[in-house]
Amino acid sequence: MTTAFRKAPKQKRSQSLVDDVMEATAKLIPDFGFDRATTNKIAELAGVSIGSLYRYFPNKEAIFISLIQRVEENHREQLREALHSVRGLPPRQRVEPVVAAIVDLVMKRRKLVMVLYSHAPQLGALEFLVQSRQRFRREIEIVLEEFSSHIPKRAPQTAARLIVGCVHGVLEDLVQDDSADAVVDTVKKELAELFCCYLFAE
Amino acid sequence: MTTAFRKAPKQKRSQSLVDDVMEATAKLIPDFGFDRATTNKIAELAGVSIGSLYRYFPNKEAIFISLIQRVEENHREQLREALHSVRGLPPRQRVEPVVAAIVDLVMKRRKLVMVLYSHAPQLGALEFLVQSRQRFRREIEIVLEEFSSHIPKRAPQTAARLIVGCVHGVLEDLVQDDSADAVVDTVKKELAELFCCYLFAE
Amino acid sequence: MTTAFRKAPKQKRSQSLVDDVMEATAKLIPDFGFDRATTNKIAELAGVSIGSLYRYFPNKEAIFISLIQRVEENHREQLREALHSVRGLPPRQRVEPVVAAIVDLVMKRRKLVMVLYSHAPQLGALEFLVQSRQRFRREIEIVLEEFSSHIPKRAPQTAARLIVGCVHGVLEDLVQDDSADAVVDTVKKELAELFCCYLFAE
Amino acid sequence: MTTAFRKAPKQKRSQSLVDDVMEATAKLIPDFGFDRATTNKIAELAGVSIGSLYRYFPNKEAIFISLIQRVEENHREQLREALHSVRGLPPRQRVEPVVAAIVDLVMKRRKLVMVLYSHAPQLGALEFLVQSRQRFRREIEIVLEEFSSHIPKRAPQTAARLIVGCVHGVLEDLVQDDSADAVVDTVKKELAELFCCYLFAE
DNA sequence: TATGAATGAGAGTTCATTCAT
DNA sequence: GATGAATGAACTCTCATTCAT
Repeated sequence: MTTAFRKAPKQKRSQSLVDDVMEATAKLIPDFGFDRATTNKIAELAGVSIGSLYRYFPNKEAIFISLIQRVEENHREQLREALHSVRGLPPRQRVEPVVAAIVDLVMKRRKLVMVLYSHAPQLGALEFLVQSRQRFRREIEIVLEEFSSHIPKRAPQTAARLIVGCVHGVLEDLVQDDSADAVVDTVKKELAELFCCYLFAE
Repeated sequence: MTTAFRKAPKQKRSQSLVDDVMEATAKLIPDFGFDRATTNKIAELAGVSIGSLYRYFPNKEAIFISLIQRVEENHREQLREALHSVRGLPPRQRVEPVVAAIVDLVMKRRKLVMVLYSHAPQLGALEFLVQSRQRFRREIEIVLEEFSSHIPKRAPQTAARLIVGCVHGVLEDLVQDDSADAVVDTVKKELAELFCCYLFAE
Repeated sequence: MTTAFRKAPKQKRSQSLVDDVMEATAKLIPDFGFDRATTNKIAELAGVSIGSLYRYFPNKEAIFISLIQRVEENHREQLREALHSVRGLPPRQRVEPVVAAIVDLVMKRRKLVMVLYSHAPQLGALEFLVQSRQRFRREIEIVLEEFSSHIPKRAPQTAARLIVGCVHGVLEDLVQDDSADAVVDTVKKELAELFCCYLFAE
Repeated sequence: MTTAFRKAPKQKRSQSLVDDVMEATAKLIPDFGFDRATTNKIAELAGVSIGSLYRYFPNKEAIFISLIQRVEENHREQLREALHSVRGLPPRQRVEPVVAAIVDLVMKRRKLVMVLYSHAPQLGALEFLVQSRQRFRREIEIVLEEFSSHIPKRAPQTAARLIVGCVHGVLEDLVQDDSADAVVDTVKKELAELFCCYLFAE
């Protein structure tokens, strides 16, 4: 069962169909989970006939995998933007804005991400996800390497792994608790503090 | 939809049936997920007839919820043991063994836990999970309070949340990567270092 | 599949078991219907173990058929009593008390009777039911024959059939409507009037 | 649990599917009863896939309820036709043709109707049935009121109730006996005679 | 003899996928 | 190309019946 698109969605119409289907899927999954987000519900919410949906996706898994790709790509892009926007600040002051940016982007659709991740192994999408995470970590690594003179005690690879993992884990907690915004803010700052202590420790 | 047992499993036979069903479910979920771990597969793997399964569980959800309860309880208990076993060590030296213990217990069945967590909201088990996590954090908080003189800069509540969240998140990464044991060991130590830097920072 | 008792219920204990089972069945059927009145519910309500139930009834149908027999026998007996109690009255005045007696006995458990009747065909109990009805009509016929000089225009057989049928049909209506007692009383009297007009017409 | 159609069966194809399902159900119920007339049997006999059946009926009950509605509507319509066709005849001569018409229409599917009625209470269709019966009686009442000068002694409402009830009850007997046509004919005439005696008594 | 835990065939229902229109 | 009615395998769950204790 191939995961690739049946048709390269080059035309405008097709691309918008693909977008609509993905958007509908992203809306349905947090409430219904993967299995209860039926292809018919997806097609209906996307304003597309079920027949058309199957013209562009070979099966349900393919929709799901495309969605993972899209979300991960988007996350990486937003991380790059955050890193870019702190250029010019001294190293220690860069930590908090970047952490805040990651927190915000993950918080926005944590439920969706959780479902995607927890279903990935059953769908042969795990390898892709792992690669995607590696690319995400790599963005952090690059920055850490750049400042290696300020962070002499930490291996960039391990540090990047810890930072990404910690942010995700703490956010998972926050999302599941449905924590108040005040708590989210506190945690944001404290996470930044945590990383500063770790990275810039003498 | 009730979560309670249909029959209090008091006799030995029944208790072993309940255990077998839960064990079978725990085995199936990582590979199949919640929806594809069918009641018939569970019953078969448990060596029990489907009718017997339904004598002790009112529906599929109930199996799932019982499993969450059991896993969470077990995790908390193991945490308590780890904390107990480091009594006598100076504060800084307590961190690594405890972190290692948590890493080990979570690593053992992270896939299962991920599926359980990601399905909890659809099953009304979220509240229970949140409470369970709070109790888990509370165990850490108690220790942090005990040593508040050594950790003057950190609020125990926030610190406990960060520690638990970070451990979970980092482990999620490790499990999904299917990382080598060497990496796991490195990460264990580095996580301990991370927490030490944070907690005992001057 | 035999309908007969597995064991002739001669001993006191057995007889009471059979009675209890039948009573429980009669209680359950109006609310649950035949199929949803499960053997386990019956056994429980009868205060009997399911194993014991199956010692005295070969299967579920047998319980049902025994119940029909019992109800029909009881109806016939009550009709005989009603007919006996009006001995001595002039013919025309006998009609109303007898009609009232039939109305009362049927009204008391019409739901049960409806379910029994509507399931009889599927259970091979139809023949028995027909015979039972014939015996019921026969009781009426005998009286009509006795007074044939007062009822010259009517064939006792046909008249008996009409009377029994009309009473049953009118009552079915009343039961289904859940009619007020006042309506029931009016109908009782009017039915008697109907039969008088018919039987004693010149 | 809704009774409505899932989809308004507007197209020809769908309407015929609905018709086929209903017809199949009507055929199965007399022999199997409600519970043993399984949805799969119904679909098979209707020449329809089980999935298609569930496209137009939300559940098994809905099929049943639709069938009741259809049968009752049809009965009322046939009664109206019978009443219409005797216009012009003198009152006394109208009774027999109308009675004969009712007897015929009920005889044709009495078993079906019995099962429907006996299951109605469990399905929340009782209210509908009662209303339907009331409308049926109302048709008779209207005629009785029209001829109130010829029927001075009888209240139209009560008389209508008696007539409908008697016809139903007598027919129930006939159906269960599986009576010969000769008996049916005799009873038809005698019922008409019964009603004449009652209505036109001086 | 009495019990009730265990069985498993079979019920109602859903939903990914196809294909005639 | 687009549609959505149709399909049927597979799911969850029930309950008549048995048989080891």
